[in-house]
Amino acid sequence: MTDTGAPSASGRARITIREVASAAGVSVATASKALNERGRMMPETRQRVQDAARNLGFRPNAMAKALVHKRSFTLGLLTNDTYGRFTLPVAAGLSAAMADRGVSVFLCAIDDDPERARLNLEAMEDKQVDGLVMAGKRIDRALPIQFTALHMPLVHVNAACPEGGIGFVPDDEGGAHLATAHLVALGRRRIAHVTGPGGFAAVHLREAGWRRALAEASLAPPGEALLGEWSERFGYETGQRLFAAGGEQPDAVFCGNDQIARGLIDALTLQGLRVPEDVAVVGFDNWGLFAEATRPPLTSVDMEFKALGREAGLTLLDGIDGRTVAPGIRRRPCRLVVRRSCGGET
Amino acid sequence: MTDTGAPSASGRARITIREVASAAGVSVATASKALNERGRMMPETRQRVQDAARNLGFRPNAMAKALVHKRSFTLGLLTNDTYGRFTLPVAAGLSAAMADRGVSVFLCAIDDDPERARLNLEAMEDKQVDGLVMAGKRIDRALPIQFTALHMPLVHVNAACPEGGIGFVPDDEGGAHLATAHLVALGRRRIAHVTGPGGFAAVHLREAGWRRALAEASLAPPGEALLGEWSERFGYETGQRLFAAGGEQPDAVFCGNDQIARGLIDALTLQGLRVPEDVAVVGFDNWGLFAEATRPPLTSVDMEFKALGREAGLTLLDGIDGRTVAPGIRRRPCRLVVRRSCGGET
DNA sequence: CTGAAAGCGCTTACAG
DNA sequence: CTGAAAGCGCTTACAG
Repeated sequence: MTDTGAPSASGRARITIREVASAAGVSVATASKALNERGRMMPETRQRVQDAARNLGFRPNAMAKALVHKRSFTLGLLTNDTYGRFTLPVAAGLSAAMADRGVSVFLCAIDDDPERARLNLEAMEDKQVDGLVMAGKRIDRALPIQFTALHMPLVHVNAACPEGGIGFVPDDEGGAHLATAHLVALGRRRIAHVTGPGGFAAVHLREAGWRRALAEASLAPPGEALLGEWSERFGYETGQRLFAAGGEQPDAVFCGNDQIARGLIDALTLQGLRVPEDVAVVGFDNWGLFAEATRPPLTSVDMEFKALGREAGLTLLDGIDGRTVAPGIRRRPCRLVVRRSCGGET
Repeated sequence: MTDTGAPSASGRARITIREVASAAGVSVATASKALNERGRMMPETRQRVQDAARNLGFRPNAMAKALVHKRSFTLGLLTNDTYGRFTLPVAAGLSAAMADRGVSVFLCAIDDDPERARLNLEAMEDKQVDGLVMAGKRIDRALPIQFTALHMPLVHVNAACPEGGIGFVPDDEGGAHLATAHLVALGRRRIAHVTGPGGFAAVHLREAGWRRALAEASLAPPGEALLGEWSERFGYETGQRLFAAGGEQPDAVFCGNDQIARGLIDALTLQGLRVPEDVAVVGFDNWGLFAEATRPPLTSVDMEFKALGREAGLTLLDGIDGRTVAPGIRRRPCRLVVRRSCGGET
């Protein structure tokens, strides 16, 4: 341990291919070929070089490689989701899939600030990233970015995607259908829908999925979808209202997100209604924090953001490698995570 | 313009300094100096080069620069906090502060998996990052990483820090003191403490801060700190127990996190106690999701992770630039965010 | 089979 | 003041 302490790093400079070559008694060119399994050469020589590299702990300088290959094996992830609710799983899936392929991911947090977006975009261009993924908070809003003459492949995740672009979004309609059909299969007949504001495309897609599942079972919706906001408070208040009056009450509620579901369950509980016996409840998001904290634990639709991030990355690699990638939006299936709030399970 | 069309990106290759030089009618060397404000030269020449660069939209290739400077202007962020509760603000603060200085941050998500950690660490070395920040979930656990012969500066954030290392953590004791002293100042006299499991160092630090604030006000704790878990459920059950019996009840509760606080408030409300009139409640984390969803909204201690990320980055830059950085753990102040649950505010 | 040369895009002494 | 040369660490035709 030579610990110089002082400047930048500790210890001596990194091993270069030149040192490996001289240790193996070959030229740098030969060393390069040996290490990259390129061209033909005496197996013995190749082995000697590889041994030398291993002994010296040689790691090739990725920047030098990048310079000659014009390929940096890096990607940029731009996101305006500072909360991380959506982006974090996207980033995790992306980063994990890319790590296995030697690709590293730059994280650029742009809080809806166009100036910051521009700054980060320039940094990504300067750093010569091979591609970019733009991850957003909702499928009907683009990130605040000018894509004038972007010199690299690009994919959008959970965000609006410009004409001719490539996008990955969760299949909200399908997810809602999944949830509703599950309630139907459990014998529920009056399935209400309580959800977020009408300004969100996702709200209408989820409502459509709910309607389709009911229609397929020849059930009528017990009233219109109840649009409001994405909050516990709205779920709570709607729960109170919905079950206050006498008459025919819903025997299930499909909620547009987990927070609404949680508020609704609280309201039901306070009114002496039992979940799931009297009313089955399903949420959307599968946000562990909520889904597992409700009593009973909440059945919910998972949007599979991790898979979305992973697929976005792989698609980007396809584009980077020159394979043809069809433009358009890919809607990826959601997954229903069954817990106790919908009944029919332990 | 030989536009092969096929590989990697769309459109023509990027402008290089060579093209700028020839456009300005100077050598590449002169162009370089002109663009970097280096050496002396006729202002007229410098201007001509800079104009040419601007007109052509020249952006220097960061990898080429990195190669000669042995400085990549990149950092790696390794984290095992897949949930993102802690790491996300750290990442945001880090990334923002670094972006302003032309430094980009690689995100490496290692789910407590040593193999994945090693993989990412090697990628960071290959990519020649200038430094590394290790961000964790708790101050008393290190990330699953072997730091054998790491060739670069390193700082730890919200994680255990090895002997001689540099660490940034929130001042849990101080934060707890802040919260408790605030309750004291509002006239509360019987301030209980409900918190997480004893296995966490943070639990003991927060308890110590609570005790110190009480002692400073010559108040006795109304019983021992109540250790349990970091969950709403625990807060709820403890709230029931604590206020079920008659006798002298607390007039305030300082909770070890926001989830506990939320559960506790739910229990109090159900028992007909008013928050803050009967019992003032303060949480810890300032997790918007909870702090703003409780009724009333929750006063809470913010650990200022964004600032932590920022400072960690700046410190790393100091080390990279060869400035001396003292080893040791820096405890950074928390901030009390006052909402309605503690009373004394609108 | 192996190595010398040229080059990726940029910078930095060093001559002129 | 300006430019030719050498070099950062690696790879890739091209000779030998």
